Amino acid sequence: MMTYDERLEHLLATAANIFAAHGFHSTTMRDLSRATGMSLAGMYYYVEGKDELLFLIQERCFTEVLTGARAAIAAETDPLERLRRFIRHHVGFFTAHMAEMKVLSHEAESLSGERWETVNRLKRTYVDLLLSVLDSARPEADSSIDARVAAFALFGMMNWIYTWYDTEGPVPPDRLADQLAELFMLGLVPSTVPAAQQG
Amino acid sequence: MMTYDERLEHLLATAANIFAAHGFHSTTMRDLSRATGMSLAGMYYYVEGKDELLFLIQERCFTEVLTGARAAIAAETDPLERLRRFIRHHVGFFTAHMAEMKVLSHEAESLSGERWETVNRLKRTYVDLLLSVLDSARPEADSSIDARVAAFALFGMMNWIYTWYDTEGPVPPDRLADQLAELFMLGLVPSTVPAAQQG
DNA sequence: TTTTATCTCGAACGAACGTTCGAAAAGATG
DNA sequence: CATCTTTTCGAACGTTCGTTCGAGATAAAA
Repeated sequence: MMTYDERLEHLLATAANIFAAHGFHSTTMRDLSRATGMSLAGMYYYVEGKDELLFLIQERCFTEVLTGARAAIAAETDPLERLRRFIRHHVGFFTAHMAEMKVLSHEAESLSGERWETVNRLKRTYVDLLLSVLDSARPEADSSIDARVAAFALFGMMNWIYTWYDTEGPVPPDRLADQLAELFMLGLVPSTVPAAQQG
Repeated sequence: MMTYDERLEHLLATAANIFAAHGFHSTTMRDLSRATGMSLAGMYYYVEGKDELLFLIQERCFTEVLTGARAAIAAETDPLERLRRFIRHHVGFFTAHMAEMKVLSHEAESLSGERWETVNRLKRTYVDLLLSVLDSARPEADSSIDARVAAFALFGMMNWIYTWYDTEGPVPPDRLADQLAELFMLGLVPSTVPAAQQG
């Protein structure tokens, strides 16, 4: 009926949904057993334990979003357009994989040891990718805004999505992505006359 | 040596630090006992239980940041300056009360029932306050950016701080606040000549 | 001093947790 | 059919958790 890989996938997808809904530590293996239909002991045939479940979700999701981002900006050479595409891809992927991305964002400190380091290597790589995109897109090297501040401000804007955004709500994912890109690049108040400052 | 209130305060402050460092669910009452010097049972004289500990931290912190924000924008009438002051106050308070604000941001779903609702009433009030500030500050009502998107993008920028920012790092809190305000209001790329678009 | 209210804490309880084990079932192979 | 591998799972183990209880210490009041 189902292959081994498909059953593992089903377990991971279900776990991601429940981790996202109730949090990693509040979710019990018995919860997952109930939701997947597998027995409590049966899940241990597919996974070493609860920690590896979280690790696999995070590692797969991070790898996917990283390679996706690289592909999204690969063909583009214009710095500003590369930044816009990075943002659109991140927000698009986030809204399309809410549960996994919430688990990735919210449970960043729930692993430890080697598993944590593996996931964090991916995170560093992803952050470095944005930093390089940002560095080209910023007007001048002497910008008044630090690169790290800009990068994490953008990540904050985008990753905070899981706390409030509803995919089925009035703002569809595409519009959300466009608006966040515009907000980050041009600001809330697009200065029509930059020389005219108050006073 | 210490009054009842001072000992409760000490318990709450210690709990906030440990909740922030290890997460609410991973922290045990025995951890708090060790950190405060009180006995395990002794803490229950000051607090109903672990949940009330989290509740008190969140309620007090939210009340403080709410009244602080109101005071910060009260005297100002210029819409843009009100927005800038709201941002500066939020970031300033956040960096000055990292542990509590991390617990507020990260453990938003760790309470339930009446306690959760009480905290969420405060959150709604705070969000509404920003929405009203934002509504006046936006250039026109027909802005291309939804009010809710703008508000939560800003909250995301600011609240994400707890995942990366180091108060003792190269960027002092004041500069961080200024840069986030500038980023949100003017964007990464302050459009020097808005009419001159590529192509 | 005796009495009363305030505060502390060692010891334990019951529940829930992640995980393990060995046997049984199901499926593939000869 | 028999044999071997893959997959399932009921039952239990050992640990840890939040919380409680009742006695003891301390301080204030009479």
